[in-house]
Amino acid sequence: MTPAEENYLKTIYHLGKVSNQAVTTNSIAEQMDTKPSSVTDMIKKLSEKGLVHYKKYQGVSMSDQGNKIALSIVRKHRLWEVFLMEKLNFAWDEVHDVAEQLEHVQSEKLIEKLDRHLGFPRFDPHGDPIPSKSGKVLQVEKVLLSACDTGDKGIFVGVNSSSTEFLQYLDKLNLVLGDRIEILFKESFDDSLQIKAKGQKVTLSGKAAMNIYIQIDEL
Amino acid sequence: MTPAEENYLKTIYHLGKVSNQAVTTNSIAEQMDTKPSSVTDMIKKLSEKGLVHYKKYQGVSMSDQGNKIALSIVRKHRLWEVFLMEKLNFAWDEVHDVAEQLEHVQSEKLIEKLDRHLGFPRFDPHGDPIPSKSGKVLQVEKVLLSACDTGDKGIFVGVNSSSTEFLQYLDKLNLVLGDRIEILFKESFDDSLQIKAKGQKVTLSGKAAMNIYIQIDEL
DNA sequence: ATATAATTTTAGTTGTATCTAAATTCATAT
DNA sequence: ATATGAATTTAGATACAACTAAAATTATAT
Ligand SMILES: [Mn+2]
Ligand SMILES: [Mn+2]
Ligand SMILES: [Mn+2]
Ligand SMILES: [Mn+2]
Repeated sequence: MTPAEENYLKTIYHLGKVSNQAVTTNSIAEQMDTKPSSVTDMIKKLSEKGLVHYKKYQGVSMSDQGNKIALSIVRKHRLWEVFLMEKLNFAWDEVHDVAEQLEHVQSEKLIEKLDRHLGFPRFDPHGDPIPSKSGKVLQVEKVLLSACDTGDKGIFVGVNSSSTEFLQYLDKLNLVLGDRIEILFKESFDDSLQIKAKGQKVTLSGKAAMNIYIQIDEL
Repeated sequence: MTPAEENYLKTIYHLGKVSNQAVTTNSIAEQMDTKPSSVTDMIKKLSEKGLVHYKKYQGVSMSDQGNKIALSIVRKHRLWEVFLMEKLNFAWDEVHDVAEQLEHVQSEKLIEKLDRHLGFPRFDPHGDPIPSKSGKVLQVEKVLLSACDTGDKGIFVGVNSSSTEFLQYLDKLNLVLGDRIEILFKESFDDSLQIKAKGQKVTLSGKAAMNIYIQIDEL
Protein backbone atom coordinates (compact mmCIF):
# COMPACT_ATOMS: atom_id res chain seq x y z
CA MET A 1 0.00 0.00 0.00
CA THR A 2 1.38 3.38 -1.06
CA PRO A 3 0.43 6.58 0.79
CA ALA A 4 -1.59 7.62 -2.27
CA GLU A 5 -3.63 4.42 -2.21
CA GLU A 6 -4.14 4.75 1.54
CA ASN A 7 -5.37 8.31 1.18
CA TYR A 8 -7.87 7.31 -1.49
CA LEU A 9 -9.17 4.43 0.60
CA LYS A 10 -9.55 6.67 3.62
CA THR A 11 -11.40 9.31 1.61
CA ILE A 12 -13.77 6.77 0.04
CA TYR A 13 -14.38 5.31 3.48
CA HIS A 14 -15.26 8.71 4.97
CA LEU A 15 -17.47 9.73 2.04
CA GLY A 16 -19.25 6.39 2.14
CA LYS A 17 -19.98 6.85 5.84
CA VAL A 18 -21.98 10.05 5.45
CA SER A 19 -24.02 9.17 2.36
CA ASN A 20 -24.39 5.39 2.74
CA GLN A 21 -24.42 4.94 -1.01
CA ALA A 22 -21.89 4.62 -3.83
CA VAL A 23 -19.29 7.38 -3.70
CA THR A 24 -18.96 9.49 -6.83
CA THR A 25 -15.77 10.21 -8.73
CA ASN A 26 -16.33 13.95 -8.48
CA SER A 27 -16.85 13.93 -4.72
CA ILE A 28 -13.56 12.08 -4.25
CA ALA A 29 -11.78 14.50 -6.56
CA GLU A 30 -13.18 17.48 -4.71
CA GLN A 31 -12.36 16.07 -1.29
CA MET A 32 -8.79 15.23 -2.29
CA ASP A 33 -8.22 18.40 -4.29
CA THR A 34 -7.40 16.47 -7.44
CA LYS A 35 -8.96 15.87 -10.88
CA PRO A 36 -11.73 13.37 -11.65
CA SER A 37 -9.56 11.66 -14.27
CA SER A 38 -6.89 10.98 -11.67
CA VAL A 39 -9.55 9.53 -9.41
CA THR A 40 -10.78 7.16 -12.12
CA ASP A 41 -7.24 5.87 -12.61
CA MET A 42 -6.79 5.17 -8.93
CA ILE A 43 -10.22 3.63 -8.52
CA LYS A 44 -9.34 1.15 -11.24
CA LYS A 45 -6.18 0.19 -9.43
CA LEU A 46 -7.96 -0.19 -6.09
CA SER A 47 -10.69 -2.18 -7.78
CA GLU A 48 -8.20 -4.56 -9.38
CA LYS A 49 -6.67 -5.09 -5.96
CA GLY A 50 -10.09 -5.94 -4.59
CA LEU A 51 -10.15 -3.02 -2.16
CA VAL A 52 -13.25 -1.34 -3.59
CA HIS A 53 -16.33 -2.33 -5.55
CA TYR A 54 -16.55 -0.47 -8.82
CA LYS A 55 -18.72 -0.40 -11.90
CA LYS A 56 -17.99 2.16 -14.58
CA TYR A 57 -20.07 5.31 -14.20
CA GLN A 58 -21.74 3.83 -11.11
CA GLY A 59 -19.50 5.10 -8.36
CA VAL A 60 -17.45 3.15 -5.88
CA SER A 61 -17.84 1.53 -2.46
CA MET A 62 -15.56 -0.18 0.02
CA SER A 63 -14.92 -3.93 -0.07
CA ASP A 64 -14.47 -5.76 3.23
CA GLN A 65 -10.75 -5.89 2.66
CA GLY A 66 -10.59 -2.19 1.76
CA ASN A 67 -12.69 -1.31 4.76
CA LYS A 68 -10.27 -3.06 7.06
CA ILE A 69 -7.33 -1.13 5.64
CA ALA A 70 -9.21 2.19 5.77
CA LEU A 71 -10.07 1.59 9.41
CA SER A 72 -6.45 0.84 10.25
CA ILE A 73 -5.40 4.15 8.67
CA VAL A 74 -8.09 6.02 10.56
CA ARG A 75 -6.97 4.28 13.74
CA LYS A 76 -3.38 5.36 13.18
CA HIS A 77 -4.40 8.90 12.32
CA ARG A 78 -6.45 9.35 15.46
CA LEU A 79 -3.93 7.70 17.78
CA TRP A 80 -1.25 10.04 16.47
CA GLU A 81 -3.58 12.99 17.02
CA VAL A 82 -3.99 11.95 20.65
CA PHE A 83 -0.23 11.60 21.00
CA LEU A 84 0.42 15.04 19.56
CA MET A 85 -2.04 16.64 21.96
CA GLU A 86 -1.53 14.62 25.11
CA LYS A 87 2.21 14.09 24.97
CA LEU A 88 3.59 16.91 22.83
CA ASN A 89 1.11 19.62 23.83
CA PHE A 90 -0.08 20.48 20.36
CA ALA A 91 -3.34 22.42 20.15
CA TRP A 92 -6.32 20.53 18.77
CA ASP A 93 -6.32 22.58 15.59
CA GLU A 94 -2.68 21.70 14.82
CA VAL A 95 -2.73 17.92 15.05
CA HIS A 96 -4.54 16.94 11.86
CA ASP A 97 -1.93 17.93 9.28
CA VAL A 98 0.91 16.21 11.11
CA ALA A 99 -1.22 13.10 11.66
CA GLU A 100 -1.87 13.03 7.92
CA GLN A 101 1.81 12.24 7.52
CA LEU A 102 2.30 10.00 10.55
CA GLU A 103 -0.64 7.76 9.61
CA HIS A 104 1.40 6.36 6.70
CA VAL A 105 4.28 5.05 8.78
CA GLN A 106 4.26 1.28 8.43
CA SER A 107 4.76 -0.64 11.66
CA GLU A 108 2.21 -2.77 13.46
CA LYS A 109 4.39 -2.77 16.53
CA LEU A 110 4.66 1.00 16.55
CA ILE A 111 0.90 1.46 16.68
CA GLU A 112 0.42 -1.18 19.36
CA LYS A 113 3.05 0.42 21.54
CA LEU A 114 1.74 3.91 20.85
CA ASP A 115 -1.74 2.77 21.83
CA ARG A 116 -0.44 1.38 25.12
CA HIS A 117 1.69 4.50 25.74
CA LEU A 118 -1.45 6.62 25.42
CA GLY A 119 -3.47 4.39 27.76
CA PHE A 120 -5.69 2.91 25.01
CA PRO A 121 -7.69 6.07 24.30
CA ARG A 122 -11.10 5.59 22.72
CA PHE A 123 -11.56 9.06 21.23
CA ASP A 124 -9.33 11.49 19.39
CA PRO A 125 -8.97 15.20 20.26
CA HIS A 126 -11.98 16.04 18.10
CA GLY A 127 -14.26 13.53 19.76
CA ASP A 128 -14.03 10.96 16.97
CA PRO A 129 -13.85 7.29 17.99
CA ILE A 130 -10.58 5.41 17.53
CA PRO A 131 -11.20 2.11 15.71
CA SER A 132 -9.95 -0.91 17.66
CA LYS A 133 -7.12 -3.05 16.32
CA SER A 134 -9.75 -5.47 15.00
CA GLY A 135 -11.65 -2.67 13.28
CA LYS A 136 -14.53 -2.03 15.66
CA VAL A 137 -15.74 1.57 15.85
CA LEU A 138 -17.56 2.80 18.94
CA GLN A 139 -20.77 4.54 17.93
CA VAL A 140 -21.86 7.34 20.23
CA GLU A 141 -25.36 8.76 20.24
CA LYS A 142 -24.76 12.32 19.20
CA VAL A 143 -26.72 15.01 17.38
CA LEU A 144 -25.79 18.24 15.69
CA LEU A 145 -26.62 21.34 17.66
CA SER A 146 -28.42 22.57 14.55
CA ALA A 147 -30.88 19.69 15.00
CA CYS A 148 -31.66 20.65 18.60
CA ASP A 149 -34.37 22.85 20.01
CA THR A 150 -34.83 25.35 22.81
CA GLY A 151 -34.45 23.64 26.15
CA ASP A 152 -32.28 20.75 24.96
CA LYS A 153 -29.26 20.01 27.14
CA GLY A 154 -26.25 17.84 26.58
CA ILE A 155 -22.50 17.45 26.48
CA PHE A 156 -20.26 18.78 23.72
CA VAL A 157 -18.78 15.55 22.38
CA GLY A 158 -17.59 16.23 18.85
CA VAL A 159 -17.06 18.51 15.87
CA ASN A 160 -18.15 18.01 12.30
CA SER A 161 -15.28 20.00 10.84
CA SER A 162 -11.70 19.75 12.06
CA SER A 163 -10.59 22.82 10.14
CA THR A 164 -8.11 25.06 11.92
CA GLU A 165 -10.44 27.99 11.44
CA PHE A 166 -13.42 26.39 13.12
CA LEU A 167 -11.43 24.87 15.97
CA GLN A 168 -9.75 28.18 16.74
CA TYR A 169 -13.16 29.83 16.66
CA LEU A 170 -14.32 27.40 19.36
CA ASP A 171 -11.18 28.23 21.34
CA LYS A 172 -12.13 31.90 21.17
CA LEU A 173 -15.60 31.06 22.46
CA ASN A 174 -13.94 29.07 25.25
CA LEU A 175 -15.87 25.98 24.20
CA VAL A 176 -14.11 22.71 25.00
CA LEU A 177 -14.99 19.06 24.36
CA GLY A 178 -16.85 17.75 27.41
CA ASP A 179 -18.55 21.06 28.19
CA ARG A 180 -22.16 20.89 29.30
CA ILE A 181 -24.32 22.90 26.91
CA GLU A 182 -27.87 24.16 27.29
CA ILE A 183 -29.83 25.65 24.42
CA LEU A 184 -31.52 28.75 25.74
CA PHE A 185 -33.18 29.83 22.52
CA LYS A 186 -33.27 28.93 18.86
CA GLU A 187 -33.93 31.82 16.47
CA SER A 188 -36.05 30.41 13.66
CA PHE A 189 -35.29 33.35 11.34
CA ASP A 190 -31.61 32.40 10.80
CA ASP A 191 -31.27 29.22 12.88
CA SER A 192 -28.84 30.94 15.24
CA LEU A 193 -28.68 29.68 18.82
CA GLN A 194 -28.35 31.18 22.27
CA ILE A 195 -26.59 28.62 24.43
CA LYS A 196 -25.16 28.46 27.93
CA ALA A 197 -21.84 26.75 28.61
CA LYS A 198 -19.67 27.02 31.72
CA GLY A 199 -22.17 29.55 33.05
CA GLN A 200 -21.53 31.85 30.08
CA LYS A 201 -24.09 32.82 27.46
CA VAL A 202 -22.87 32.41 23.88
CA THR A 203 -24.47 33.10 20.51
CA LEU A 204 -23.80 30.62 17.70
CA SER A 205 -24.60 31.09 14.02
CA GLY A 206 -26.53 28.43 12.16
CA LYS A 207 -23.33 27.49 10.38
CA ALA A 208 -21.45 26.99 13.65
CA ALA A 209 -24.32 24.90 15.02
CA MET A 210 -23.99 22.57 12.04
CA ASN A 211 -20.49 21.66 13.13
CA ILE A 212 -21.03 20.91 16.80
CA TYR A 213 -22.19 17.55 18.14
CA ILE A 214 -23.73 17.11 21.55
CA GLN A 215 -24.82 14.01 23.41
CA ILE A 216 -28.30 14.73 24.68
CA ASP A 217 -28.85 14.06 28.39
CA GLU A 218 -30.57 10.79 29.15
CA LEU A 219 -33.86 11.02 30.90
CA MET B 1 12.50 17.71 -0.57
CA THR B 2 11.21 14.22 -1.35
CA PRO B 3 12.04 11.23 0.90
CA ALA B 4 14.26 9.88 -1.89
CA GLU B 5 16.29 13.08 -2.04
CA GLU B 6 16.56 13.15 1.74
CA ASN B 7 17.81 9.59 1.83
CA TYR B 8 20.48 10.31 -0.76
CA LEU B 9 21.65 13.41 1.09
CA LYS B 10 21.84 11.51 4.35
CA THR B 11 23.80 8.68 2.77
CA ILE B 12 26.25 11.03 1.07
CA TYR B 13 26.66 12.87 4.37
CA HIS B 14 27.45 9.65 6.27
CA LEU B 15 29.84 8.34 3.61
CA GLY B 16 31.61 11.69 3.45
CA LYS B 17 32.10 11.64 7.23
CA VAL B 18 34.14 8.46 7.31
CA SER B 19 36.35 9.00 4.28
CA ASN B 20 36.71 12.77 4.28
CA GLN B 21 36.97 12.85 0.51
CA ALA B 22 34.63 12.82 -2.46
CA VAL B 23 32.02 10.08 -2.21
CA THR B 24 31.90 7.65 -5.11
CA THR B 25 28.82 6.70 -7.11
CA ASN B 26 29.37 3.02 -6.43
CA SER B 27 29.65 3.44 -2.67
CA ILE B 28 26.34 5.31 -2.62
CA ALA B 29 24.70 2.64 -4.75
CA GLU B 30 25.98 -0.13 -2.50
CA GLN B 31 24.92 1.66 0.67
CA MET B 32 21.44 2.36 -0.64
CA ASP B 33 20.99 -1.00 -2.30
CA THR B 34 20.37 0.58 -5.68
CA LYS B 35 22.13 0.79 -9.05
CA PRO B 36 24.95 3.21 -9.92
CA SER B 37 22.96 4.61 -12.84
CA SER B 38 20.13 5.56 -10.49
CA VAL B 39 22.65 7.26 -8.25
CA THR B 40 24.04 9.30 -11.13
CA ASP B 41 20.55 10.52 -11.98
CA MET B 42 19.86 11.63 -8.43
CA ILE B 43 23.27 13.23 -7.98
CA LYS B 44 22.57 15.39 -11.00
CA LYS B 45 19.30 16.52 -9.51
CA LEU B 46 20.85 17.28 -6.13
CA SER B 47 23.71 19.08 -7.84
CA GLU B 48 21.32 21.25 -9.85
CA LYS B 49 19.58 22.15 -6.60
CA GLY B 50 22.90 23.18 -5.11
CA LEU B 51 22.80 20.52 -2.38
CA VAL B 52 25.99 18.72 -3.43
CA HIS B 53 29.18 19.50 -5.30
CA TYR B 54 29.58 17.29 -8.33
CA LYS B 55 31.96 16.93 -11.24
CA LYS B 56 31.39 14.09 -13.68
CA TYR B 57 33.44 11.01 -12.82
CA GLN B 58 34.91 12.83 -9.81
CA GLY B 59 32.49 11.83 -7.10
CA VAL B 60 30.30 14.04 -4.95
CA SER B 61 30.51 16.02 -1.70
CA MET B 62 28.06 17.98 0.43
CA SER B 63 27.45 21.68 -0.09
CA ASP B 64 26.80 23.85 2.95
CA GLN B 65 23.12 23.90 2.13
CA GLY B 66 23.00 20.13 1.62
CA ASN B 67 24.90 19.56 4.82
CA LYS B 68 22.34 21.54 6.79
CA ILE B 69 19.51 19.45 5.39
CA ALA B 70 21.35 16.17 5.97
CA LEU B 71 21.99 17.15 9.59
CA SER B 72 18.34 17.97 10.11
CA ILE B 73 17.37 14.52 8.83
CA VAL B 74 19.95 12.86 11.07
CA ARG B 75 18.63 14.91 13.96
CA LYS B 76 15.08 13.77 13.30
CA HIS B 77 16.14 10.15 12.86
CA ARG B 78 18.00 10.04 16.16
CA LEU B 79 15.36 11.91 18.13
CA TRP B 80 12.75 9.43 16.92
CA GLU B 81 15.03 6.55 17.91
CA VAL B 82 15.23 7.98 21.42
CA PHE B 83 11.47 8.34 21.51
CA LEU B 84 10.89 4.77 20.40
CA MET B 85 13.21 3.44 23.08
CA GLU B 86 12.52 5.76 25.98
CA LYS B 87 8.79 6.27 25.58
CA LEU B 88 7.53 3.23 23.66
CA ASN B 89 9.95 0.65 25.07
CA PHE B 90 11.33 -0.56 21.78
CA ALA B 91 14.60 -2.48 21.95
CA TRP B 92 17.67 -0.74 20.56
CA ASP B 93 17.85 -3.10 17.61
CA GLU B 94 14.26 -2.32 16.54
CA VAL B 95 14.30 1.46 16.39
CA HIS B 96 16.30 2.12 13.24
CA ASP B 97 13.84 0.85 10.63
CA VAL B 98 10.91 2.73 12.09
CA ALA B 99 13.00 5.89 12.46
CA GLU B 100 13.87 5.58 8.77
CA GLN B 101 10.23 6.32 8.07
CA LEU B 102 9.56 8.86 10.82
CA GLU B 103 12.54 10.99 9.83
CA HIS B 104 10.70 12.08 6.68
CA VAL B 105 7.71 13.59 8.44
CA GLN B 106 7.76 17.30 7.71
CA SER B 107 7.06 19.54 10.69
CA GLU B 108 9.51 21.84 12.41
CA LYS B 109 7.15 22.17 15.34
CA LEU B 110 6.86 18.41 15.73
CA ILE B 111 10.61 17.98 16.13
CA GLU B 112 10.96 20.87 18.55
CA LYS B 113 8.19 19.51 20.71
CA LEU B 114 9.53 15.97 20.48
CA ASP B 115 12.96 17.21 21.52
CA ARG B 116 11.45 18.94 24.58
CA HIS B 117 9.29 15.89 25.39
CA LEU B 118 12.44 13.76 25.47
CA GLY B 119 14.33 16.22 27.67
CA PHE B 120 16.70 17.42 24.95
CA PRO B 121 18.74 14.21 24.66
CA ARG B 122 22.23 14.55 23.24
CA PHE B 123 22.76 10.94 22.15
CA ASP B 124 20.63 8.32 20.46
CA PRO B 125 20.23 4.71 21.66
CA HIS B 126 23.35 3.67 19.78
CA GLY B 127 25.54 6.37 21.30
CA ASP B 128 25.47 8.64 18.26
CA PRO B 129 25.23 12.38 18.90
CA ILE B 130 22.00 14.19 18.05
CA PRO B 131 22.74 17.28 15.95
CA SER B 132 21.38 20.48 17.51
CA LYS B 133 18.66 22.47 15.79
CA SER B 134 21.36 24.75 14.40
CA GLY B 135 23.34 21.79 13.08
CA LYS B 136 26.08 21.42 15.68
CA VAL B 137 27.26 17.87 16.32
CA LEU B 138 28.89 16.98 19.61
CA GLN B 139 32.15 15.15 18.97
CA VAL B 140 33.10 12.61 21.61
CA GLU B 141 36.61 11.20 21.96
CA LYS B 142 36.05 7.55 21.24
CA VAL B 143 38.12 4.72 19.80
CA LEU B 144 37.27 1.31 18.39
CA LEU B 145 37.98 -1.59 20.70
CA SER B 146 39.95 -3.06 17.83
CA ALA B 147 42.38 -0.16 18.13
CA CYS B 148 42.97 -0.74 21.84
CA ASP B 149 45.62 -2.78 23.63
CA THR B 150 45.90 -4.99 26.66
CA GLY B 151 45.34 -2.96 29.80
CA ASP B 152 43.25 -0.20 28.22
CA LYS B 153 40.10 0.72 30.13
CA GLY B 154 37.14 2.81 29.18
CA ILE B 155 33.39 3.15 28.84
CA PHE B 156 31.30 1.56 26.11
CA VAL B 157 29.90 4.63 24.37
CA GLY B 158 28.91 3.60 20.86
CA VAL B 159 28.55 1.04 18.12
CA ASN B 160 29.86 1.17 14.58
CA SER B 161 27.06 -0.96 13.15
CA SER B 162 23.41 -0.60 14.13
CA SER B 163 22.40 -3.85 12.46
CA THR B 164 19.85 -5.92 14.31
CA GLU B 165 22.19 -8.89 14.26
CA PHE B 166 25.06 -7.11 15.94
CA LEU B 167 22.91 -5.32 18.52
CA GLN B 168 21.19 -8.55 19.50
CA TYR B 169 24.61 -10.17 19.79
CA LEU B 170 25.61 -7.48 22.28
CA ASP B 171 22.37 -8.12 24.16
CA LYS B 172 23.31 -11.78 24.41
CA LEU B 173 26.71 -10.79 25.81
CA ASN B 174 24.90 -8.56 28.29
CA LEU B 175 26.87 -5.56 27.05
CA VAL B 176 25.07 -2.25 27.43
CA LEU B 177 26.00 1.31 26.50
CA GLY B 178 27.68 2.92 29.50
CA ASP B 179 29.34 -0.28 30.68
CA ARG B 180 32.89 0.01 31.97
CA ILE B 181 35.19 -2.20 29.91
CA GLU B 182 38.71 -3.39 30.62
CA ILE B 183 40.83 -5.15 28.03
CA LEU B 184 42.44 -8.10 29.74
CA PHE B 185 44.29 -9.49 26.78
CA LYS B 186 44.57 -8.96 23.04
CA GLU B 187 45.36 -12.07 21.00
CA SER B 188 47.65 -10.91 18.18
CA PHE B 189 47.02 -14.08 16.15
CA ASP B 190 43.39 -13.22 15.29
CA ASP B 191 42.91 -9.85 17.01
CA SER B 192 40.35 -11.32 19.38
CA LEU B 193 39.97 -9.72 22.81
CA GLN B 194 39.47 -10.87 26.36
CA ILE B 195 37.57 -8.11 28.15
CA LYS B 196 35.97 -7.62 31.53
CA ALA B 197 32.61 -5.87 31.84
CA LYS B 198 30.27 -5.83 34.84
CA GLY B 199 32.69 -8.21 36.55
CA GLN B 200 32.23 -10.78 33.81
CA LYS B 201 34.92 -11.99 31.43
CA VAL B 202 33.92 -11.95 27.76
CA THR B 203 35.69 -12.97 24.58
CA LEU B 204 35.18 -10.80 21.52
CA SER B 205 36.17 -11.62 17.94
CA GLY B 206 38.22 -9.15 15.95
CA LYS B 207 35.12 -8.41 13.89
CA ALA B 208 33.05 -7.59 16.97
CA ALA B 209 35.84 -5.37 18.30
CA MET B 210 35.69 -3.34 15.10
CA ASN B 211 32.12 -2.35 15.90
CA ILE B 212 32.46 -1.25 19.50
CA TYR B 213 33.53 2.23 20.55
CA ILE B 214 34.88 3.01 23.99
CA GLN B 215 35.85 6.28 25.59
CA ILE B 216 39.27 5.71 27.13
CA ASP B 217 39.63 6.76 30.77
CA GLU B 218 41.29 10.11 31.29
CA LEU B 219 44.54 10.06 33.22
C1' DA C 1 -38.39 11.71 -26.98
C1' DT C 2 -34.78 14.45 -27.67
C1' DA C 3 -31.61 18.06 -26.73
C1' DT C 4 -28.57 19.84 -23.32
C1' DA C 5 -25.78 19.63 -19.42
C1' DA C 6 -23.19 17.29 -15.99
C1' DT C 7 -20.45 13.44 -14.85
C1' DT C 8 -17.21 10.09 -15.85
C1' DT C 9 -13.89 7.78 -18.57
C1' DT C 10 -10.23 7.43 -22.08
C1' DA C 11 -6.15 8.86 -24.57
C1' DG C 12 -2.08 10.94 -24.46
C1' DT C 13 1.61 13.70 -21.62
C1' DT C 14 4.53 14.92 -17.73
C1' DG C 15 7.68 14.35 -13.70
C1' DT C 16 9.83 11.27 -10.39
C1' DA C 17 12.47 7.33 -9.31
C1' DT C 18 13.89 3.29 -10.61
C1' DC C 19 15.99 -0.30 -13.93
C1' DT C 20 19.05 -2.72 -17.95
C1' DA C 21 22.24 -2.45 -21.50
C1' DA C 22 25.55 0.11 -23.89
C1' DA C 23 28.93 3.75 -24.19
C1' DT C 24 32.33 6.54 -22.03
C1' DT C 25 35.95 7.81 -18.91
C1' DC C 26 39.32 6.73 -15.52
C1' DA C 27 42.86 3.94 -13.07
C1' DT C 28 46.58 0.47 -13.49
C1' DA C 29 49.62 -2.71 -14.90
C1' DT C 30 52.56 -4.37 -18.33
C1' DA D 1 52.32 4.30 -24.20
C1' DT D 2 48.88 1.32 -24.51
C1' DA D 3 45.79 -2.26 -23.21
C1' DT D 4 42.70 -3.98 -19.89
C1' DG D 5 39.36 -3.68 -16.43
C1' DA D 6 36.73 -0.98 -13.18
C1' DA D 7 33.86 2.86 -12.39
C1' DT D 8 30.72 6.02 -14.15
C1' DT D 9 27.54 7.99 -17.24
C1' DT D 10 24.13 7.87 -21.02
C1' DA D 11 20.20 6.06 -23.54
C1' DG D 12 16.08 4.06 -23.44
C1' DA D 13 12.33 1.55 -20.77
C1' DT D 14 9.01 0.83 -16.85
C1' DA D 15 5.88 1.96 -12.92
C1' DC D 16 3.43 5.40 -10.34
C1' DA D 17 0.59 9.31 -9.75
C1' DA D 18 -0.65 13.23 -11.43
C1' DC D 19 -2.44 16.38 -15.46
C1' DT D 20 -5.26 18.26 -19.99
C1' DA D 21 -8.26 17.60 -23.68
C1' DA D 22 -11.50 14.91 -25.87
C1' DA D 23 -14.90 11.17 -26.01
C1' DA D 24 -18.48 8.51 -23.85
C1' DT D 25 -22.15 7.92 -20.70
C1' DT D 26 -25.73 9.34 -17.68
C1' DA D 27 -28.98 12.74 -15.79
C1' DT D 28 -32.26 16.57 -16.54
C1' DA D 29 -35.21 19.61 -18.67
C1' DT D 30 -38.18 20.89 -22.29
MN1 LIG E 1 -7.66 14.45 11.65
MN1 LIG F 1 -9.43 13.95 14.50
MN1 LIG G 1 19.42 4.59 12.98
MN1 LIG H 1 21.03 5.38 15.86
